[in-house]
Amino acid sequence: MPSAESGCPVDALVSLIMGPWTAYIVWVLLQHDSIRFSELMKDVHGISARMLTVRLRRLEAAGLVRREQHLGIPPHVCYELTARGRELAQVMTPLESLANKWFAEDQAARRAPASGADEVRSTLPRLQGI
Amino acid sequence: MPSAESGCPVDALVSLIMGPWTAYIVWVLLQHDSIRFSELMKDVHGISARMLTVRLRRLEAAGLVRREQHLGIPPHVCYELTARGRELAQVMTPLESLANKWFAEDQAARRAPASGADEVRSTLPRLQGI
DNA sequence: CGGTATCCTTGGAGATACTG
DNA sequence: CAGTATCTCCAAGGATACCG
Repeated sequence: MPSAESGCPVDALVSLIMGPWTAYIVWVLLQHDSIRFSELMKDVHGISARMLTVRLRRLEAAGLVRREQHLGIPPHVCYELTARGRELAQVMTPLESLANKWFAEDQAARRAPASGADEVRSTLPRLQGI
Repeated sequence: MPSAESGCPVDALVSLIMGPWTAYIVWVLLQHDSIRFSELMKDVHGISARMLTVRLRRLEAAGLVRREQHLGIPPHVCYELTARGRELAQVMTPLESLANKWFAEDQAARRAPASGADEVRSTLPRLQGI
């Protein structure tokens, strides 16, 4: 029984919306009014075409992203955030601030390892990925 | 290459903090000043002992949870959120509000399926898990 | 260009049994 | 009581090749 079915609304939203790559994709979408698939591939560094498609389809199904097809040769497909997508971005901004704050705190703790707080010491390996 | 290593701070935080069950666990911890392992097992409905341990250890390593052992027979271990854990809760509250808002919107759209907005129509299957 | 289809692999979650 | 240890299994993601 994965957590999304367990009754916590936050968990449900997080599981559906915040899957792998998703936050990254939304973050890139935020910086463009509208962006083509191939541009997304470049900006979301390291993602595979398959994964990008899967996540975009899910975001579309969740009403966060709008897909616009301009057929022709060559085809031209672009993606943009819906109003709901931008709503999500609004709650992600505080999340980003918090991540950056904690990261800064951890960096400081790493430079002054002798200083008191055990609670901070135990958190050293945390946010290296950033 | 999972998204956490891809360079987006939000993704890194989300991946580390918001793994399966985690939001649920934090949510339960928020409602108790301090709570025992066995109580957590009951309140986080459906979780296995192993998974609960794994997630708690990770939360501990991230400095979000404090573990207090009162040895004896029987042993007594309790968990509580640290200051950092409560910080996280503060950014999760808007997230929860948003989840509830979207859920309500979707419910309304489901009751009035003929109404306009295509953007809303496409989102129907979304938050059933809640 | 913007994807699908297919195969393959892996690590993460469940179940079960055991322990200080 | 509060966990570990071990096994197993399978969905989720990567790699690759192909298609409208």
